[in-house]
Amino acid sequence: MELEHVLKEKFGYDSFREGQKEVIESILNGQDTFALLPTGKGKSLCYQLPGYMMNGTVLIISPLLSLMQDQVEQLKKLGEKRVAALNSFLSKEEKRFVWQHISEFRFLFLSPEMLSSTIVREKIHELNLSLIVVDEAHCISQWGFDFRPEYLQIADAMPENRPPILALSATATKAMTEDISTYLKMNDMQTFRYSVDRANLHYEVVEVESFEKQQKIMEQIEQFEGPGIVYTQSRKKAEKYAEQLASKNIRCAFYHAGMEQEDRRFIQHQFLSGQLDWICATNAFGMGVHKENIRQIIHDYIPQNVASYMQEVGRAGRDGQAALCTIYVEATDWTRTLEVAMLDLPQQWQIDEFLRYTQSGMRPDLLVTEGKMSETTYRVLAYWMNHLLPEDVLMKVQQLAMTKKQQLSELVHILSGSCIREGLLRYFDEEKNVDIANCCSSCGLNRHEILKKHIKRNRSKESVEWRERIQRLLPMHSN
DNA sequence: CGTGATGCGCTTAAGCGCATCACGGTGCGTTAAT
Repeated sequence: MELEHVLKEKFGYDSFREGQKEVIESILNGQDTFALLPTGKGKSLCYQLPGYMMNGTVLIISPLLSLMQDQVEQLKKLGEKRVAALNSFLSKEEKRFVWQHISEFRFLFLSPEMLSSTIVREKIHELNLSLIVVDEAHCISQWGFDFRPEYLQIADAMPENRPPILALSATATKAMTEDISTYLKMNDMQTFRYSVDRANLHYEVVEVESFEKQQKIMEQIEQFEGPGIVYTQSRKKAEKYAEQLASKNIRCAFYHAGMEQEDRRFIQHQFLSGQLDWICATNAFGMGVHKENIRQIIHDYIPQNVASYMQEVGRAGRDGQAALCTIYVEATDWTRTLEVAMLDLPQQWQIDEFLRYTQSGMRPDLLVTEGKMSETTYRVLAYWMNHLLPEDVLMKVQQLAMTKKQQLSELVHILSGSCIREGLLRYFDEEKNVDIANCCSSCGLNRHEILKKHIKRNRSKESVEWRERIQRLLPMHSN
C-alpha cells in the first residue's frame, strides 16, 4: 500500500505499469536486480520511486550526456531540487558547487568515464549511497569490450559495502545478461524479464542489386506514411538520403555523431514534436528517443548484431499501432558491415608498438598523436594491456573479432530464415506462440495492409532551414 | 567490400580517362594551441 501512496504523491500515477512494482520491491529488499522492461517511460520510475523511500543518494550511471540532461530535467519538473549530473557540460564553478554539496543530492548522474577517475571514486566512497543504477545496461556488453572499456570497470569503483545495484535495459540477450551480471559483480541477481516480442512490428527483408537500393528506398518513403527513420552505415550516406528526401518535399533531416551536440538535440526535438517526418541517421540516433508514432524503420545496411537490430527496429510502433521494419539487403552487404565492425580493433603491429613504447619508457598515448592508432583503439588496447599479460592480448583481440563475426552471421541467418519473428524470438529464448497476420516477409506480408499511404504535405512557407531556425531561436549561437 | 577523392598521363594545355588509395560507427573527458 505504501508504494502506491508514494506513486500517487510524488508521481501522480494511480497504478504501476507491468513489472515496475516487482522490480521496486526487489530493490527495497536489498537485492541486486536486473530489469528488462519494454521500451518507454516506465523504466526511470524503477529507481526514482525507491529514491524517495530510502535515505541517501541514488547514483545513476548513464551512457549519454543528453540522456542525463533529460532525466535531470524530468526530475526537476517533478519538483526535485536535489539532483545533478556531474559531467563535462558543467563549468568549473558549477562543478565546484556540486562537489561542495555532493552529499545533499538525492539523485546523482555520472558517466562510466567519470566514475573511472580516482578522485571521483574517493568522493563516491564518502557518500551514503542508497542505490546504484546502471541505465541502458546492455552498453556493458555492447560497448565495454571494444569501445568504452570504462563500462567494464564500474564494479571497481564501488565501495566495499555497497548498496544494491539495479541494471536497466530493454534489449539483452542471454549472453549480454551474463556479461552484465559478471562485470557488475552482482550477488544473487534477481532478473525480471518481459517479452521482447512486439506483435505490431512487421519485419521485411528486401533483396536488391546494388544499383537499385537507394531508389527503392526512396520509393517506399514516398509511397507510405511516416514518421520514420532510415539507418545508414556512413554519415555521408545519411546526408545523401536526407538531401534526396528534401528534394521530394519530405520534411527530414540527417543525424550523426559528426554534428554539433546542440544541432543533434535540435533535430531530435524537431522529430519528436512532429515537425520532421524522417530522420536519416547512423546508429548514433535512437537511444533515449521516445517517440510514440514511428511507423517505419528502414535499414540501408545490415547492423552488426541481433541486439543492435532489435534496438533499432524497436523504436517503431511504441503507440501499439502497426509499423513496418524493412531492411534492404544486397548480397555483399555483410562484408562491409564486418569491415566497419573491425575498424578499431587493434592490429598485431599496433600491439607490438604499444609494448615497445611502454617498455622503452615512452608514453603510449603518443601513438595516437603520431597517427598510429585511433583514440578508440588506444583506449581499448590500454585497457586490455592493463588487464591481461601482453602475450594474451592478441588472442583476446582475435577472440573479439571472432565473436563479432559470429554475431553478424547470427543476424544474417535470422534475416534469411523461414520466419524472421520466430528467429528473433528464439534468439531471446522465447517462442512464437501466436500467428500474426503479415508477420514478416518470409511468412508473407502486404505493405498496404500495414501502412497507410504517404500524404503529401506542402512545406509551408514559414518553414525555415533548421540551421537558420537555430540561429533565430538562439541568437547567441550564431557563427 | 564500395565509394569517392586524388593524382597522373595524355594532349589541338584544359579537361578527360583511368588507376590508386584511404576511408567507413557508436562517446566520454580533457587539453593544447589559437
